[in-house]
Amino acid sequence: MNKRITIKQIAKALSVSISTVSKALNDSYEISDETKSKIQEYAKLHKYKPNTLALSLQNKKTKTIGIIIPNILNYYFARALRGIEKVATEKGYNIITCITNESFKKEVNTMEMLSNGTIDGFIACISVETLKMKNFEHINDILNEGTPIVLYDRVHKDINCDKVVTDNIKSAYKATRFLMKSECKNIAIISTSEGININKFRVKGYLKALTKYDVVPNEDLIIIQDGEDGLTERINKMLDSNKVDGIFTVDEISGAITTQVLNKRNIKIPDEVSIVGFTNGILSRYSSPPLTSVNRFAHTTGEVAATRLIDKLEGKVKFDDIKTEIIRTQLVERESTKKLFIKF
Amino acid sequence: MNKRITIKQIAKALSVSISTVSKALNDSYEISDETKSKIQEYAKLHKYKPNTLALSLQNKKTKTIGIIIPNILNYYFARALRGIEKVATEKGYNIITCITNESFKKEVNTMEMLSNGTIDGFIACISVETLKMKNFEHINDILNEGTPIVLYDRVHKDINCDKVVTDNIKSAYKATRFLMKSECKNIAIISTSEGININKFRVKGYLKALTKYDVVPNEDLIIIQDGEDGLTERINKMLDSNKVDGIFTVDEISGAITTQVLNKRNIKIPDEVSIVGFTNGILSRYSSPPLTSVNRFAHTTGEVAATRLIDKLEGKVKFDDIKTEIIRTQLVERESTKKLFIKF
DNA sequence: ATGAAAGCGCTAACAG
DNA sequence: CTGTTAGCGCTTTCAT
Repeated sequence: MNKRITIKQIAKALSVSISTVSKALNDSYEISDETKSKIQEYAKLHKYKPNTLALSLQNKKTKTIGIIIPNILNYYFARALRGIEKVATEKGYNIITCITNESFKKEVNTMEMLSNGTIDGFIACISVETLKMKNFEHINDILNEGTPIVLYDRVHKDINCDKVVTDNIKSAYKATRFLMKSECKNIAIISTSEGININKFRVKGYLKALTKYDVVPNEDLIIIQDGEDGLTERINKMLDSNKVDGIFTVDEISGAITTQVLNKRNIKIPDEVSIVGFTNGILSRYSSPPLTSVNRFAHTTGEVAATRLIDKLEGKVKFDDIKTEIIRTQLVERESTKKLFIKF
Repeated sequence: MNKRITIKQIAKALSVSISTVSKALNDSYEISDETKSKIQEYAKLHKYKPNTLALSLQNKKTKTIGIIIPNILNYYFARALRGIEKVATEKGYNIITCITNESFKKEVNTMEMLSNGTIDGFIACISVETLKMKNFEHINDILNEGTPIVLYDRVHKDINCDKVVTDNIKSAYKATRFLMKSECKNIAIISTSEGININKFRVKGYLKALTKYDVVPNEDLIIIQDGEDGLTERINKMLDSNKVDGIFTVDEISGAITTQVLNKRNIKIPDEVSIVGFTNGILSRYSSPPLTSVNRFAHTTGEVAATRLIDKLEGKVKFDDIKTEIIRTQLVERESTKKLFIKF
């Protein structure tokens, strides 16, 4: 077992001083070519690698950023992570990813843990529990210490920092309008995970579209619940006693479940009922039929967040310069809605 | 902005020595209750938190483990990560997750980077590229330095370390046999991502089952290709010119695409064609119809890997004590196969 | 009970 | 050109 070698050992082995070794390895002009190459060769031979910890302790910079993800099984977050990861790597930053599983306690613990020298800044998405409790002290504390944070997707006005979000109201509005334009008269909306304001915004957008086109919202067509348990039954029940020819689902899982229900009932999609989903992921792409869906550009969200954070870390943007960036969405037409010939 | 406070500053503020503060904060018996509480109160008031870096540098232990994931969009890996994360958290370890995007270079870079003091050990899944190149020097180097690694899912015999794997041959064998028992006579197999040995093993299991039951493999029913491009066409073509009543797909995406093709052709699943998938994830669960699938217990895989690594880090298991753990699979029956009345 | 000093691995200012 | 020294934040002997 060849334990990792240190600068000190190299110095001893070659009978030079520690600082000479340090300088030689950093290719300093102060060191003679001869000693330099002697040291560098020895280092290479023994696979010397500098200790990251010691470096970070010295520079007060770790070149790593902490990523807080509520739920990695969520395809949107996984894609956002990729975007973050891409930019971080490009700019020479490491990322340390933590999953909170939507738990407040876990979120507080990990963020406190990491903000003690381990990371230079955070890219975080607040957990549902935190959002419900409206307790953001841990975040504000970290901000106060001068550690920059960029919040993405789920945000709150009580936190004053950079944010990267989706325009939920507008996107939901456009999705609903699309259903109306494709001649749906009775449009239902389905939303799991109540309690997060982004879902409320999506319902708002739906209602706004209806109102705008003089359709009176029908309460029986609005299914909002926490979690997916029993969703199948509720959809079936709704379908049993209501005329429905369009369904807007506020998240991917709802979309998939809705599709399953319709298929099971042998209802033709989109001939009899159209579906528009939200957050275009694998489920939308690979369902039968593939779902028309509001694409959220998760990857871009991640990229923008990472770019912003790194700019701040590197002083390109001042700490107090706070900005909220809105990432546009785009409706991806697939086979769960009727083809529209008039674009609008 | 309240910059983070250090032990030194506390010492100065209270006119005591640095070591007194250190001891007081660690609740040492050497310090009088009076000074202790004085210091502790001051620390709390100023939200003192020890610098993790300095601690790690001192102890030569970071209490964090590096996780290498080839592709986070893969549901299996995401679930495994959860399992790892759970155990790590329970045992007081942090994880730092890195995504290689199936790239050899990225894998080498991140692993070298992290193994310089940042992490105590790795839980890694080798990238496809690395596997194809069969270059495992970076892994063996790290192992050589005394840093423990647990490999999961994708492994190779040239690497001598702890491993946690699926029994691919046996699982594929059982899946194929299941199709035969449900009266399928012409069973096709579909596999994307050629080149990884685990997929080869799955094909092997399929062939083994056929042979065992005296079915001569039909080359026209074996679709193996790299990536999913054009898969739809190949499946259609196969269906055009062959009688097929059962399909075993070696991964989730293939399963989803196959389902789409059959649905599109209005082929009744499972009445006309049965499907069994591999790696039971959201796609299998939420497709129409839901797919019978070989469930891989990704979460368990992660848990086992993490437990093993931590045991090693904490000296409960010797470094040279190498073990390969095989995680069983389980066929989950859903609606893409006919109900079997005789269990076997 | 408290403090001085060395050291973890490294860099950097300053001397020589 | 090379070496000495101090210091990053903390722990841990060893004195006092």
